[in-house]
Amino acid sequence: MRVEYERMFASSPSILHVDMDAFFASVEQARRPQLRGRPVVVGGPREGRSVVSTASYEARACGVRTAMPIAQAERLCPQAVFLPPDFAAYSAAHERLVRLFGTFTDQVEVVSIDEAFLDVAGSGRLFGPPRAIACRIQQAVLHSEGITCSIGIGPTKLLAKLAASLNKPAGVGELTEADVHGRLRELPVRELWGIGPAIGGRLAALGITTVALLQDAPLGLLTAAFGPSAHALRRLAYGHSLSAVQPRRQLPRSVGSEITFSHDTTVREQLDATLLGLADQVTTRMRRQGLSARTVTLKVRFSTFHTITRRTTLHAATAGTQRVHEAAVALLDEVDLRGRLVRLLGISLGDLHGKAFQLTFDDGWKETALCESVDRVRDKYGQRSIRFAGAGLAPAAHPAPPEGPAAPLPASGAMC
DNA sequence: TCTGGGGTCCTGTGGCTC
DNA sequence: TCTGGAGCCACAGGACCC
Repeated sequence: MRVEYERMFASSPSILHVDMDAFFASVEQARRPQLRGRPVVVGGPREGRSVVSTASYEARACGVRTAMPIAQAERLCPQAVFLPPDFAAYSAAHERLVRLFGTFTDQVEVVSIDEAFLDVAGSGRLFGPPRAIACRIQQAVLHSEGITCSIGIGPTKLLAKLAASLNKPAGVGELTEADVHGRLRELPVRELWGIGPAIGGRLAALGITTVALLQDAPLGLLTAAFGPSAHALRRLAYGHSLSAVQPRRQLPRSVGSEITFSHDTTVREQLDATLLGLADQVTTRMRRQGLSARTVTLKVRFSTFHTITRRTTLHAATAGTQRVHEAAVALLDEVDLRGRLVRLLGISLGDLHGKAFQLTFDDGWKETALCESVDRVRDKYGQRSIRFAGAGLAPAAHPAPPEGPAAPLPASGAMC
């Protein structure tokens, strides 16, 4: 078995994983020098149900962690500076960083707003070996953005990512093929990318808590517990990633928006108004990206935290607010809400297409065009200059961002 | 005690067609 | 005409990531 997995490695480590350190908090500290060296927590408002998006390393020293309720973070670190997220600033920094990475190699796979894989196999002549390239990237990031990053080097994406996480913050580290039978074995299985609380718990129930135990576990035992996924687990244990570095794809898979109510509700009018606000929000983003969608997914989370999704496929792709809202309302009609408090509502649009597809095949293009006119008015006079009657998000954990949906108005049913 | 928001990917199931 | 299997697709939901 071991030989089988060893064959999967490339000849030499040429994959870099660049991971920005506490990205949101670092951006805030970079643009506000007075915050440098101080604990910074980026998250929702201090009242309500918000959680921590990112904590600076100074705040982490107090025990503050990502996804922790803000109230709890405040108790742990009352001296911290609490800031609302500024996604526009983070996105702008992200775009600049991606351009910077592109000066080292054209093989850049953006994983998220603060991470990317780079395959530098073809960059050696210009920039030197991978470790030298990693150091140059670190310096360039620090020089251009004033923030630090950690970089892992490996023969696979998984090993590169692990190497980065083992060398945070601001480090450069490498995991080689030899480490698969050495250092990697000592790590908890939960360190592996793709093993979260659920699978980690199931592995622990089998007595498998380390990578070594996962490597050595009888395949029959894993297959009995995980079915066909056993092979994928085994590959993870040997540091193998399923894919090579894949440069950025043209279209996202889905675009969505969701909101948690500040108080759970059963009021149908409030739910419908929230759906309209969400539909407005998500279709506005679609139109700005020149996209249209064919599937609409409604997400409902109840007060028990039980979450369901309902999906429908539209006759034709659209970026029109009214169509998406109607589809979402129809999906909500199918949900048995009797005696159940709703905590969260979300709308996600999938099966995305570019504008050309929409204009050619979508018989709802007129509505989309009308909505684009609304977008132009908003661009010129501000987001709240024109609104969907009846649209609005009920009081929620996070207030709508400046470019978000309009405040509630008396419902009239009229839309663009 | 309290668990956001925006995503991606995978699996299982059921309906439909050939 | 009936039946079973294969393949495809839509859908629901789980799990994971940052």
